Amino acid sequence: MTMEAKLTFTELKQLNLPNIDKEILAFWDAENIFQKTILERQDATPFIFYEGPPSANGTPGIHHVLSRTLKDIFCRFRTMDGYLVERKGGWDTHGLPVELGVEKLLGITKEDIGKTITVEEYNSICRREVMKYKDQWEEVTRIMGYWVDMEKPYVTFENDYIETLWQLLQKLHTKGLLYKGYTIQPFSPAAGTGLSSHELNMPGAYREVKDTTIVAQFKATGAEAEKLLGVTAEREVFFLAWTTTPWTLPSNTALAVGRKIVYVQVRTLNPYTGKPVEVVLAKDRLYAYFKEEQKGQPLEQHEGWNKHLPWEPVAEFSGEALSGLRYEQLLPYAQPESGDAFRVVTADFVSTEDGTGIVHIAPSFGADDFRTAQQNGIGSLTLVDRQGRFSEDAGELAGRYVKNYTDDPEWENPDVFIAVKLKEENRAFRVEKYEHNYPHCWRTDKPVIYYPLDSWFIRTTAVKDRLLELNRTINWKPRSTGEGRFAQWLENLVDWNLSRSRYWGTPLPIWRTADGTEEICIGSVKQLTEEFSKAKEAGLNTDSDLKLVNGLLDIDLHKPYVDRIVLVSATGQPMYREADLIDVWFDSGAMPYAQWHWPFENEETFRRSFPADFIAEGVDQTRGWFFTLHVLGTMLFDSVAYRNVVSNGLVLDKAGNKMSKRLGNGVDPFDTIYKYGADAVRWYMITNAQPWDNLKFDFDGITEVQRKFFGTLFNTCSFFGLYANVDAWRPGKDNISISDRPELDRWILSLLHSLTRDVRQAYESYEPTRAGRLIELFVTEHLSNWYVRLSRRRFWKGELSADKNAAYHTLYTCLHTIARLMAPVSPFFAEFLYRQLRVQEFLGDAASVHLSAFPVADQAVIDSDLEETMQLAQDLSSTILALRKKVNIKVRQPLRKAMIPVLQEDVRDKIRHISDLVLAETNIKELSLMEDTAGVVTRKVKPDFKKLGPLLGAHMKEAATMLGSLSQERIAELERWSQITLEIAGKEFVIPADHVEIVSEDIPGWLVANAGNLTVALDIQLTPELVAEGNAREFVSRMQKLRKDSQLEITDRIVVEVVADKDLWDSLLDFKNYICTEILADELVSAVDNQDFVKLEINEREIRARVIKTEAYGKK
RNA sequence: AGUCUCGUAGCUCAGCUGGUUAGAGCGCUACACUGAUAAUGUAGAGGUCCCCAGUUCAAGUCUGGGCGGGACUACCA
Repeated sequence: MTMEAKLTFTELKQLNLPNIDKEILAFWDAENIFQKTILERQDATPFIFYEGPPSANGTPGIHHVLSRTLKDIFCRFRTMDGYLVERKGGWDTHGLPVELGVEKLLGITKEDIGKTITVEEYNSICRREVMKYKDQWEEVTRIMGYWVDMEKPYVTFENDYIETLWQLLQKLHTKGLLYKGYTIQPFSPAAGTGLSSHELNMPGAYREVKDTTIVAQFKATGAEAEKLLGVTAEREVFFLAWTTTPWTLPSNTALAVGRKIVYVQVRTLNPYTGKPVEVVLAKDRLYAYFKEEQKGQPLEQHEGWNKHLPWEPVAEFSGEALSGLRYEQLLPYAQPESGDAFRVVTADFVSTEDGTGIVHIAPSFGADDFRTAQQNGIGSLTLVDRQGRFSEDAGELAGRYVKNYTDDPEWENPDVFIAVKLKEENRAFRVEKYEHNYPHCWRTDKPVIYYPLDSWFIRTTAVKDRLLELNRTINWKPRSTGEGRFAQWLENLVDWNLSRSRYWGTPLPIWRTADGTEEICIGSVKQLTEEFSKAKEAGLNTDSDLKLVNGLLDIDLHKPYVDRIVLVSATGQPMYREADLIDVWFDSGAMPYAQWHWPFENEETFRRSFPADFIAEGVDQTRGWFFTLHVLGTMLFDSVAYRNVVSNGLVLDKAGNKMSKRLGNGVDPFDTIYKYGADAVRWYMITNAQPWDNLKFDFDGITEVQRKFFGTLFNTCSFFGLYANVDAWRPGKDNISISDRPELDRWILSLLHSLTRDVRQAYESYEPTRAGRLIELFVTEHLSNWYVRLSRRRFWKGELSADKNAAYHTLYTCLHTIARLMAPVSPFFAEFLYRQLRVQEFLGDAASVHLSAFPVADQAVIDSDLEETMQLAQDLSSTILALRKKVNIKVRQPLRKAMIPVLQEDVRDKIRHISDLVLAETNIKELSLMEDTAGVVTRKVKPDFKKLGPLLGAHMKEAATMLGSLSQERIAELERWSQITLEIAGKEFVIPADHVEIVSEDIPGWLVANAGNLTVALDIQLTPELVAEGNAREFVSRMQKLRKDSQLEITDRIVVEVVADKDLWDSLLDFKNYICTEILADELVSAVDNQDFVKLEINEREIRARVIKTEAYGKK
């Protein structure tokens, strides 16, 4: 395939989508079409797209085809619509999966790194391995027709990329948004190390243990407690909270309740001291502590009172109401340094399944606790050290191990000590042993505790409001992901933990002195060089083999190289790099800047391409890429990073299960595309389900798309080409203005322009499914099944008349427009179709559909009246065909007449317009419209509920019944006066005629069916003339088949010889002209039987005939 | 456990701001068509619109509560 246009429309044999793919790919390659779409639009308004980088560490799956199709669709659409759409590709290259892959490859574990293998070697293997499947990715990109620039992609491990990341981190550091803090992580005091969640999930990590649990009493205080709970000096009210880790109680700084949980205040006795107390707990948990029989019993120490406490309810509150109340610190050994502690807060993880429905919060020793405290501005206490001992400031507990980490036989459980102490102080409501699952360290077998560990954070909470605000300006597809999932996530934002204790990733560019008092955040290689030199002068880095090239350090910005550099602080102290790497999500979230190595290069380009107009990825990126892009855009530029975002759902297998390697139900994208063709796969994925709904991937669905949509379109196109070649018709020649074309043409063009309008609108609002389905409906239903079918004879009958020319122009326009409308979704077939239509006289057109302009609807061509009228024609035809079917009269047998009672003049008018079409389609001689139907037709009144609703209100039901059973006389009355009065429930209601519909229901004595509101009656009387004509038509049909079987060209002229009985022969003679025209016969002759004759049957009568080419006949 | 999402015919999906008779394609059955023909058309069968309650003259559609599938996040006193 070349740029040259053809002389004629290529004849099409059979649809083969994979072959079309190959042909088109070769064409695109040869002519650099992708590059041209960009080069030709250098001065156009840019439409900015960001490619979310895939990791070439894994192989591409079918779900990648979905998300990339989505990206491709909108980029192609905008390109065709005249924008400059550059698409820089990228590779995500850091992170844990790469490391795990390498470890598997080498058969090593994390422990070996630095021992059996150097970090240097390890990282160099990571660098090599991460691009392992690059070829596959490039291939899938190519064959699926995803246009993205793979020549100059950004790669996250490159020095330039990392340098930008450092620059951005430095900016955040300067703004005070990057800080060192801690997170709560599983920690093994016995081993002195943090554990990963992976290690916690190892079998055997969770074990059943028996612990002392305490329901502690937290004493409510403060003005609000006085008001709500009635607290006074004499009247003590306590919040009850349960814990399985009493050793965390000294570090308690808050209590959490559930917002929607109902709480009760109960008056009772403390079971250990016997003192009257009032306690607050969840209503659902009441009977875990109190017995119904003791309700209202006097508060005295009767027999067994401490097993069955007397109690009475005092009040009820929602968790919401309790929120904000204060309480007295339970074990006041130390005070938190910051924050407003000892308050009741709400948290969504609070349940009433066990405990009291009030959760004791020790922010240092629980991840949920920590997050809750952070969200509520509550400080923390960490009264346990890294060895698992109570710290100095834990008063009488100081120095005691919280668990028996040293295997000391003398060890006494501090939980018990605390329980006894609280009992004595009237602060324990229940103490008991409790068996539960608790995680243990897989190396030491000792209980794990959750403990705050050092980490570097980005202070995202500082810009939370702005993040939410800017998010509201982003157009999310679907909306719910943005307003729901994403906004929700932002609402509950905690600071972004950047630290990762790994090897292969972007190093944190922070150097610190040993005591942590001085630090520097490096923002460029240049700065690093300067600081390095400075330190060297100060006598550090002396044994470094680093060299300067062009005045800059020649260094790979990865571990272990950067770790070898020591810097010097202002006070002359050595500074060492903080050991952490940063979260890989920072890598990808920074791509708007780092892909251009900004601000070191490409200032212009960067400014022009930020923020993005459009991005798309799977919903699983909501908290990943979508989030990090948004955070960095907001923090660095106070701007959104993207204006429109489409998040697609998953691709599941046929049965709705997630695809996984383990189940082996994954779909190979290569096989699939090779077998079905890229477009069928793309079209199927886009039109079968909205991209944000999950897709149940079924090959039968692709086959259906191939047949139903592409097959039909292909047939239509080949039909067109066949006849256009016969008539040597060319586009652009002898154009006929639309108003001069027949009704049918104006109708399909009207639909075409409506379609153009709707499809454009769908693409503009990021609704590809809608666009695709609309195109499909148009092609299969309207264009093929109605326009082409009804126009067929216009194409093959006679010379190139004005009518025929109009038909060519119309069909050509439709196909040419369809090619462009479908191009974003199915770039290959669209190109094929477009090129198929591109013949020599039409060189004004662009060489590729992707270089052509996306169609614009012409409002003037849209005639909604005509569209409705044609709908009527379709309804009428199908009703008449249904009637024929009912009495078994085949369509080839002409019938005399159909009758339609119509009262409204405008409907009559519409029917008159299309009566020819209906008659031809249904093979009927006459369509008679009855105006005066009284007496002939039984009619019925149908209420228009929408209009009657406001008028009748509650009387609707009665009115509907009354209207439905009106007599024929009253209906006539209603017609005459244009209104009718009904008496309902003693009141009179005047119903205007336009509030109801009068429909004819039946015509007694006729064969009748209803089409919507119309009734059609069919005259099924067969006269001898009609039968004769039926015979003639049957004969034509047989002859056509015979022509075809004799392998005649469609233009060959023939002579037909027939042997038939007299009656039948007379039938044929009566219609001789008709027959000859239809079958291109010059002569129809009665002949004597001969063995060449073919035996045929016409309406159960035998006939013999043969066809001979006219020229051959003469020679005989 | 929380958040989001989906639940309509055997299967895949439409069904807008509530309007009484819920649609399409595939599949199935029957028939027709035969110069687009390894196409095509027509008809038929097939539904508790996941369940319960509420709002309303009227609910597949709105509200509340469940149930089930999926995703994400979190692992708990």
